[in-house]
Amino acid sequence: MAESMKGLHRTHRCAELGVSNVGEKVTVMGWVQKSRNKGGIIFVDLRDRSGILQIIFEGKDIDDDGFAKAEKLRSEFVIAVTGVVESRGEAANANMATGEIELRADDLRILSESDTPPFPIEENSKTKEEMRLKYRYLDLRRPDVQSNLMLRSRIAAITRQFLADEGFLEIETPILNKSTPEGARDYLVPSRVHPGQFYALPQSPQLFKQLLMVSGYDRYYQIAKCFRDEDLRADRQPEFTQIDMELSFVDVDDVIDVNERLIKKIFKETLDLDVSLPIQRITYAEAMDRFGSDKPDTRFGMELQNVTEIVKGCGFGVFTGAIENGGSVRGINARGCGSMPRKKIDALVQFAKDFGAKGLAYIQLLDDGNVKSSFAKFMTDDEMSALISAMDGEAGDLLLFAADKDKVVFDVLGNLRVHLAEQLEIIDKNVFNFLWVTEFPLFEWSEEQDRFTAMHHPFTMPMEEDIQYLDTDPGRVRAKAYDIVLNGTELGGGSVRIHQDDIQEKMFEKLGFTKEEAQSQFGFLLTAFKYGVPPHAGLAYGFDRLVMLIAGEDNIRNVIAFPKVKDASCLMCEAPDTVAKEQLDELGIEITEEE
RNA sequence: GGCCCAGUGGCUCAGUUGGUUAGAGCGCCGCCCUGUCACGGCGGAGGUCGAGGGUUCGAGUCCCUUCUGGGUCGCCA
Repeated sequence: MAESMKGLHRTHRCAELGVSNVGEKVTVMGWVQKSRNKGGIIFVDLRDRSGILQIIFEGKDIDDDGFAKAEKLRSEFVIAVTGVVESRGEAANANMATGEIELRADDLRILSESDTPPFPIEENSKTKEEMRLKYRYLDLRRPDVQSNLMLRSRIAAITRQFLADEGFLEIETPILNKSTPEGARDYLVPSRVHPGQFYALPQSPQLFKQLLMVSGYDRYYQIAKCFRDEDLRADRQPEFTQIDMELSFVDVDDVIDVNERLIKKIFKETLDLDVSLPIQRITYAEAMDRFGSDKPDTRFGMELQNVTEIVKGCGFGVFTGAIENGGSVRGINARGCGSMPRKKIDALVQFAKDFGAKGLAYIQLLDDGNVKSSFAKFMTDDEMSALISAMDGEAGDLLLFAADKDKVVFDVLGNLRVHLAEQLEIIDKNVFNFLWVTEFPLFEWSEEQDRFTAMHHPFTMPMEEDIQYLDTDPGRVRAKAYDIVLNGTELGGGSVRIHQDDIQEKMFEKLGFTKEEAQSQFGFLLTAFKYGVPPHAGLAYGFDRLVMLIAGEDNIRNVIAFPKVKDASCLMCEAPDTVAKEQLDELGIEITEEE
């Protein structure tokens, strides 16, 4: 039986009350966290988004009808309570934010009853995620999820405030767009008016924000929903949110400057963390060389060493073979792991193979000075000691080597380095290391497609000094592209865009687009660029990842109100789903039964 | 698409080399209790062990298939 709240007005949220309110008559409303019935006295913990307040029901304060209702209260009933705030005195509870006070009820209304919830609504839930996501509206009542979403809201508010103060305009861009073949798979939406034709949901507002620059808006931002039809990960959802921005009349340093100040503000106001500026910058080439990754975690060392020169004349065919094929031999030194058991080393070898290595060579420098190695028999003693000394190997260390094409070596050792650091627990979780990675390659060779593809996107500006190589050696052209990295996670990325039509045409040519293809896919942009384009550049953050890192969560589902699961479905609403035949007919879509 | 992990009352888990009637904590229901806050006391209900098949005298346990969720590789300009 649900009662009306006619005539009632909530005066406070539960945890907004404190000792300064003692003696005041107040009305609070919320969910019953817990009821403790002692017989003639009933304690109820009342919860809303602010926290928990203890209500006390006693026969002398409330009429019989009210007391009888209080006896009926169960978890998650929604109630309104009016009463006087009193000090708990001796009975204070130091473990509660509102533990000094309680509300002595003189009126109770049950606004809504509740079935017993399928899992407890409490902090630090051990309930399996499958259950939590099926009843996400209940999971969202839990204080830790609520604080994540409140944090998310705060970060968005800080961002809006900062960017508005910096002269950015918030402008929305369309969700129903034209499909572009480059990049991730698009989510498609069929058109009723144009049977057989489809809109695509945006993977990012890229083209529109560039057009806004053409239109003279100068500084744009948007907290934008984006969609990519690719497989999920702990930090990847099919729909996600970007803080997206674009600026006119700027170069790399201008974009970096405003974003460093944005980051500083966000981390100061959320974690009270002082990010010292300027944030360190390293080039892509250096990041790969030292860390084997374009998003290095710099909270620990274990940097890669290039030992190609040391081993190039040695007798170990795996090393010399890789070098002869244009590859390299590099290693990392896992300090203090020299006596790692064989089983664990084998697991590391397997880990390396998962990233494309054919194997992983190792040298164990035992504590007693002896050396165990998978390849010592192919090497002379001098070669071994030269190698160990190049790796700065000392007794007790484990040296791990990969030999292959550079791409594989970096991939294997870069991932192995992080894997080992996690395994050895040498990462300080309280440290926030920011890093700009700059000068990304413009192109990336795709074995699959047997052509160059854009590493960032086709509108990325080459570095002026490398433009000369566009025709002769596209692989060496660096781009005015940059990523902001935090603790080994790519927080965001961007670039200076091409604003000269001749360079843009050259870019499409190198990417294997014919003039006609470029025109049919990006014609509106190319035409727009004929009418006066300001030099412009931009950046986009993965907003969910940013919130995740600030919240200290290890997956983005915990900072998204209604996330999808691994197969991109929603456990709560059961999307996607089949639709009525009439709907399909209207769209001119025919579903044929699968074999 | 590949690999790895998990699935046992409402929730979280235990369950030995395959062996009697599958257990615990919390929750839930009933009664009692005027200072509890992990309230307490007494009593009670609740399970086709994710599903299907197989091996066996006998399967929660072993094998095969499959479903669900998670992690990851591929993929993600």
